[in-house]
Amino acid sequence: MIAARNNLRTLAEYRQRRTACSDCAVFCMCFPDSLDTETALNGDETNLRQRLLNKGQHLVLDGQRLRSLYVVRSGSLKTYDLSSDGDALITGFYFPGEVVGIDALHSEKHSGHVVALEDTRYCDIPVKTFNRLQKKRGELQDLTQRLLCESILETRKLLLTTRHLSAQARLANFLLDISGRLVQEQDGSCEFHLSIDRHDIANYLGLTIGTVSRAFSSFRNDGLLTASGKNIRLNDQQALLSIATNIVER
Amino acid sequence: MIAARNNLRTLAEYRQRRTACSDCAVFCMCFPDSLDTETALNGDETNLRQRLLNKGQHLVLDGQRLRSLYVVRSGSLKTYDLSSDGDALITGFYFPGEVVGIDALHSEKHSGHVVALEDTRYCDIPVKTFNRLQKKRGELQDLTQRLLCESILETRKLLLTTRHLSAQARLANFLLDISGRLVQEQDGSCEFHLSIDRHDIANYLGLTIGTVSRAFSSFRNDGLLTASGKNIRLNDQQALLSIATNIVER
DNA sequence: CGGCCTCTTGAATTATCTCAAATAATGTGG
DNA sequence: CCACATTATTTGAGATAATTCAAGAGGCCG
Repeated sequence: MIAARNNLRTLAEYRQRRTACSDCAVFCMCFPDSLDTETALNGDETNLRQRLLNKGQHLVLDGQRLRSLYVVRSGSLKTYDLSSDGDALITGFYFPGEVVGIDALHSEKHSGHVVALEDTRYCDIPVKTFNRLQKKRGELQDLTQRLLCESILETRKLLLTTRHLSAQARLANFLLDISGRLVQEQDGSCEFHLSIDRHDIANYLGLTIGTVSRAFSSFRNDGLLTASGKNIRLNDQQALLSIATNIVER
Repeated sequence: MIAARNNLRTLAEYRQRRTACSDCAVFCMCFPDSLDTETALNGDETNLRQRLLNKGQHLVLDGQRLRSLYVVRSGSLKTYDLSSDGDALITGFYFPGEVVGIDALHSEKHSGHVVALEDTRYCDIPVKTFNRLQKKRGELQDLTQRLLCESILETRKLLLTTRHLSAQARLANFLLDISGRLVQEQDGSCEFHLSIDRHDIANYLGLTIGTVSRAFSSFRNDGLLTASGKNIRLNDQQALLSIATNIVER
């Protein structure tokens, strides 16, 4: 049996699992020869095909041919497009356990640049291997389809929120989303290191850096969070959630 | 050979083809027994499994189990979610040739309501048939993957524009998008019937009805389009395009 | 023809932006 | 490890785009 299929039912679920290969969404790819045996698990944690990317280095350039899928092991990435004016438009972030490139599976071309926000380790899964195994194993095809479907729903949700939410609501959504992806246990308060700077948050949310900073200050004044630079602690996720879902009817 | 695979390379391409079953993206589904013969083409235009939906009737309710995929033949649909406050949030529109439900293939549950904007004909493709054939035929799996990948890219593009564009730019994008999906020949000017009312346009673009109306008036004053109610003629698509891509750096 | 609904337009209000300055954090070379 | 340079963030005040609310115009249907 394939670990990924058994252990993980939702994106959120596998995001909370990290370091162990056996918990990786595409575990079966890294152990292609052990697919039918239990011995695969013995290879766990061996960091096959693992690579390092320094802060600021690009993993992928826009339009580049899809050679491999990438799974973040530690650190973080951002994806962005360049507008006709040369401005960066950030399309998303990747954290440990998340897969870069599935949306390029059909066109076999990456859309958008991918760059490291900090020193980042990742696994490299040749797309040839992936496709070869996809043909052989229906379970993997299910997995791909799931990742694609869930990616659509996620993007659509983000779209909804950015279109209809105020600056504070957007930031609240953003913080809850990121914290959910970075922090394992979700109890009352949570603390994490935010590798994304204010400028990128603003870009991602369709706001300006000033507005983002003001929203942070407002949350801070209300005691909802503690934010000194990149260290964030959410003190009252419940309150943030109620701000986050306060949709403006239009 | 499967028609869909041979005839259609991109979403935009199959959108421009409509009425003929042989040009449908999922043609092979409607002729499951004829897959391997040329006789399938003889069944063309026979409107197998075709249904009618009156204006205002729902095709799908949120959370409903995925029984069938639907392909619009004529008319139009909109999809929307309900916020916690009960406000509608429009997530998209479907026009002839477009497929409803692929994003629900994995979860087997529809996300969001789907309702007819006008009297609409559609084809009903039982998901069981679809899945059965997907197992048998690799080409269909490719097709599904393509539709999913392209849906991701489309949603992401929409996300980019709504986040960073002014009201006028959003409307220009919207009009060019819709016209591209509704009108076959794309030369200079084009004319079409817009089944979407101002309120829904505003909701979709994250604006208010007043702002949308003002943007229409502005375009009208500049001679870019002629819009009397639901009849739209784009007189200067080039100018609209330059407005549409005028991204605000943030 | 009148009533109803959609769309347009106007005037005042508000959220967010722009621009600029002050402060805090980070990195660098000695 | 410090002093400095650089960059990131916060904050303020005025400008602006979009909103709200309300009234008027246009179309559609019984």
